[in-house]
Amino acid sequence: MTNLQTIKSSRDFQLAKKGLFVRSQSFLLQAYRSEEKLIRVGYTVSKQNGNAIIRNKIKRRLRSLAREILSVKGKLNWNYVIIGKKNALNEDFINLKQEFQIALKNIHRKI
RNA sequence: CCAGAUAAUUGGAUGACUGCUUUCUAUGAAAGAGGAAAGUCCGGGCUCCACAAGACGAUGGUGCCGGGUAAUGCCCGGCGGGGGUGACCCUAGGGAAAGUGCCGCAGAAAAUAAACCGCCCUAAUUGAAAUUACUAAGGGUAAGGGUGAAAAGGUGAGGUAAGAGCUCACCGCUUUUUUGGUAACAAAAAAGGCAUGGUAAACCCCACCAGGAGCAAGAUCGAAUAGAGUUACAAUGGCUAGUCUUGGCCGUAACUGGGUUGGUCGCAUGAUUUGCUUGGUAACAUGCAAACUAGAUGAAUAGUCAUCAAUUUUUUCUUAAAAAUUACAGAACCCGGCUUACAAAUUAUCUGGCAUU
RNA sequence: CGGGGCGUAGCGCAGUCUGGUAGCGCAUCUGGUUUGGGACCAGAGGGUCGCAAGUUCGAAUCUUGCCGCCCCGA
Repeated sequence: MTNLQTIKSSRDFQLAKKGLFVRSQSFLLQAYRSEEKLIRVGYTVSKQNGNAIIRNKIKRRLRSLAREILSVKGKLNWNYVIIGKKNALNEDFINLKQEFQIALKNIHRKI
């Protein structure tokens, strides 16, 4: 948990576009390697999902997901970007956890 | 009880575990989204524009009267007009006798008013039933017909050849005077004898208001480096954030390519909030007391669970059980308004109807 | 934060300034032409003029407020 940081610059988001990619029901996961010994996470929720409140809520649920799972199972030197979809708003939190763990496994395998 | 009108309020509650942002007396404690935070439609504060002075028109806005306010296109009170059985609601509401434009179709005519059908008179001709009928000409007429959103006062009576504000009564209008009111305006009286069609959310006229840009304003610290090239004008040039004049300042302007896009302040004590007093019909203002109540920047205010509350649906003989839902919506410099969105609930006052006493 | 534009038939656009009849091209349908198809010719259908209120006798057009989309600047 101490290593978890957020991605802020738009350059890093552009890098993630060219990196690895996994699709899931309630979110999309992008990832790429960097040289720093940190786990970094970025969140993206586009305007098509709804107004500011819905977007905020999706982002918060994703953030709590990352806090619980990514701090334990994430790998050092990796940067992740989570793109929220509409499902993330109403899906049960337990199902979200399972989805995220599967997605993580898949993206780690891809190397 | 039913149906409404107006004003105002609330915007699920409690707890546990795990987390986020800020502050502090720092192994802990405290605080942490709204009535609209929204739309960005107005008005201010604040900051800059090398803070210069004056004049000018342009452009935009506002538009009954009085008051409130830092200010407003906002609010309060009143007046006029319109709607509703009523409580009450709506209202961009100056000027059309300064000028210009427009009023399709229809209709005789759409604005210096006007004669299509009709009505009436005159003289002539024909016929003849002779206080009448027909035809054409000249004149009178605005009552009737028809068109239109709108036809130059309306209704009734008198009057007349037929008619007409031609005359009279009532209503409307215009002008003058008086009374009430701070005023918009209202009421009354007298006179005129109908003049001024509508449209200014058409141009326009009149009165009043507005310098421009915005916290990515702006200030400061640090890092990085570099400032370079081309063209034009060269003190007869350019800038001075609408234009002009005076004054002031300066090499200036355009293009090409390159670098930086970090931190801090601005930034939370304010036209502040709550309670009371006094003045005022009210908006609001004065005074006193108490309180400090978000400050993020890929952007905090959450995730999960439990109990309760409300509503809906299903099952059920009532009790009850299960499931679902709990609106609109997220601060970004700060205030005052406006507009728009909103599940459900509550309170007060008033109106109409029905029933009972 | 500031500025600008657009919304009209299935699609692309006129008409809005200067109020009165909603039109053009492609597409669709019908008929003709051809052995048949295309092209061509003739005709027809299809519109809450983004939504709501106001001004006016009358609004796609004027005014105000909303909704959606797009673009530009800092």
